Amino acid sequence: MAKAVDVARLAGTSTAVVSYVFNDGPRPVAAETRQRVLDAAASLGYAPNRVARSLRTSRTDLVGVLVPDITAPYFAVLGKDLEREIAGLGKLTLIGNTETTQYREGDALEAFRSTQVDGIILVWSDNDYSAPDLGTTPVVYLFHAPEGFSGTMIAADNEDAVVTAVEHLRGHGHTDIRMIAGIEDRGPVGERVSAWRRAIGDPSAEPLRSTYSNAGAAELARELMDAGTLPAAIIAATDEQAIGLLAAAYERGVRIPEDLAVISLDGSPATEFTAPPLTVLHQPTALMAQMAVRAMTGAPHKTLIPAELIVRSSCGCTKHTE
Amino acid sequence: MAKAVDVARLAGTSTAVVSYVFNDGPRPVAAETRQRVLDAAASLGYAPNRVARSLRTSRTDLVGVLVPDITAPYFAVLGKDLEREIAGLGKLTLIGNTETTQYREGDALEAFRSTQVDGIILVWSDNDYSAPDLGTTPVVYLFHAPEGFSGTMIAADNEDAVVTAVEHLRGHGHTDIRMIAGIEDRGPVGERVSAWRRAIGDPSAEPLRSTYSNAGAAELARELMDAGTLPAAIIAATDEQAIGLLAAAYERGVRIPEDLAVISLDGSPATEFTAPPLTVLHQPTALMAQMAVRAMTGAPHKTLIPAELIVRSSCGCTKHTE
DNA sequence: CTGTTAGCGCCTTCAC
DNA sequence: GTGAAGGCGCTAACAG
Repeated sequence: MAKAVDVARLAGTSTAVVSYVFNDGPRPVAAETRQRVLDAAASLGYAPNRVARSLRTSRTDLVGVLVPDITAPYFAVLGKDLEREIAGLGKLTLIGNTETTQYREGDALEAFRSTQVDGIILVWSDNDYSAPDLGTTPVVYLFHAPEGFSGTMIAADNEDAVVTAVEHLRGHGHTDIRMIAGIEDRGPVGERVSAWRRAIGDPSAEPLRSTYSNAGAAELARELMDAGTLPAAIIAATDEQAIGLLAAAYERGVRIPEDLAVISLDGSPATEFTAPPLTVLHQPTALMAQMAVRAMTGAPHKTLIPAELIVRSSCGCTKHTE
Repeated sequence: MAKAVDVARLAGTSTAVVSYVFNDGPRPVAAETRQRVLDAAASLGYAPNRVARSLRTSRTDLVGVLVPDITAPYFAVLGKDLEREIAGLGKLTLIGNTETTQYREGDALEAFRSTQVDGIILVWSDNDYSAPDLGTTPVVYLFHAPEGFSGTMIAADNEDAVVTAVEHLRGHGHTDIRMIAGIEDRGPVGERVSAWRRAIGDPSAEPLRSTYSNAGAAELARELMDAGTLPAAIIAATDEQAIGLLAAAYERGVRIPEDLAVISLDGSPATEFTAPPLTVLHQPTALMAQMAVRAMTGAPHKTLIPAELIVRSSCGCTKHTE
């Protein structure tokens, strides 16, 4: 691989000038000299070695993104939005999936840190413990932050979203509005459970529980149907759970929304093409990603972004033709 | 951030020994000295600076992965499987989405190269042009490779998958078996179209066409239904298209599989929880990812992996209870 | 406007 | 078993 010194030799100049050309500064270069350098670089296939540059400038142009599971539709969209924003800054995205076993959260974070990434975005979900100390690396928590965290966090307004969902279902005449939560009340879903309890006015109400997967929610729904205890209205904490619920209902001939009304809380694009289409509280992932990336530089702050109610048919607003 | 020299000073030794300890070689270190180094490092929060290490060793422990769109369920699974394999090697994954506009394919590849990644995995789909010259960086094409490419490629056996799908639908008595392809016949989908033409014995058969998205296929399906030209059996080139098709059918009351039988060709996990569940030719993404990552080191080769028929109900094997 | 040169932090050869 | 020192390729003073 060609180096700056090779380009300099071929262009009949010095490595300093090569650097000035490729960095547009900090010193000016005569147009003609610049062209000679560019030509030499092109003919050698030269590109600056970013490792050497990073060692010198202590900037890597790398941003680490840690996600629970890129396979979940909501995180996939968020991940793509983040990558787009990061690329817009001329940086590259390092990605890690928290759930892969070889590679726990702490390890990934430690690896990001020793890689000297310019910043880290943590899409934090089911964890209430705080992240290891990352020293001076800028960190933004996206989606949720651990208790007592004092840095920057960008998240959806879970309280508001759940209240909107409960009220909407009440508008359809429902009085027994249940929620499918995760196995434990932690993270954003924990907040959603609390908000749900407040909204239905029963501080000790117990949510339905399943893993955050299509299969988990489908299994739960089958059990409820077998036991004859399927409620008439359910708010799903995640899109995967809502989709699993729909699949089980379809399988057993339970009609949505006639027999069971459903609202889902993340509202990723996949929820538009389910049968029937899901009414959701949509989180504006593009905006959240933009804010998170910008927030890596700048003063710590916490921002809650309201979710938007998107009315489709699973709630009862439109019955499908049968 | 603490440096090796700080650790050495605190441990009363030299930077060489610190290096020996953190790299387990190349020279032995007395147990007691090693412990002093480890203690010093821990108390300083020292981790080796991977940038400096990389400059010295010319290994970055970074692998670049380029994907068309991490948001598509198939690519999401593949991406996660790749990241797991790469992490298993102790390396980090750099990800790029081809479709983001700020950041075209060539740019991403160029950026990977100048970052000195240890290898690049290209999940190549709709492109028949060859990738820019990456010099000596090991490259593996996954899913598809450009014409005339002579390096390593790992892909699913598209020919075999389509033939299996056609035969399966024939077994259900279908004679007019159509395919939904992309807008143009390129990449893996182009291969699938050719295979479909051969399988149905009509070399000039024209496939149905839509973008690779839920919305595109749903729109196409609505047009066919409006025109009264919906066929009785469709093979979808991608899972997104199959899901869009199902959504449109549901919307109009077209019954699957009674009125329309569907088989999808990628078979990502999302296809298990549609209404009805999709019969698919499932591509073993975990295996493909494993082979791709291993193939970064080693001699060039081309491997075709057979897809597996997973029978669910959209093909007609099981009618759902209504 | 251009050239010379000192490090950035680490690994590793060579000497002890 | 341990230490001293050169150099990976680049950037940015500083000098001319």
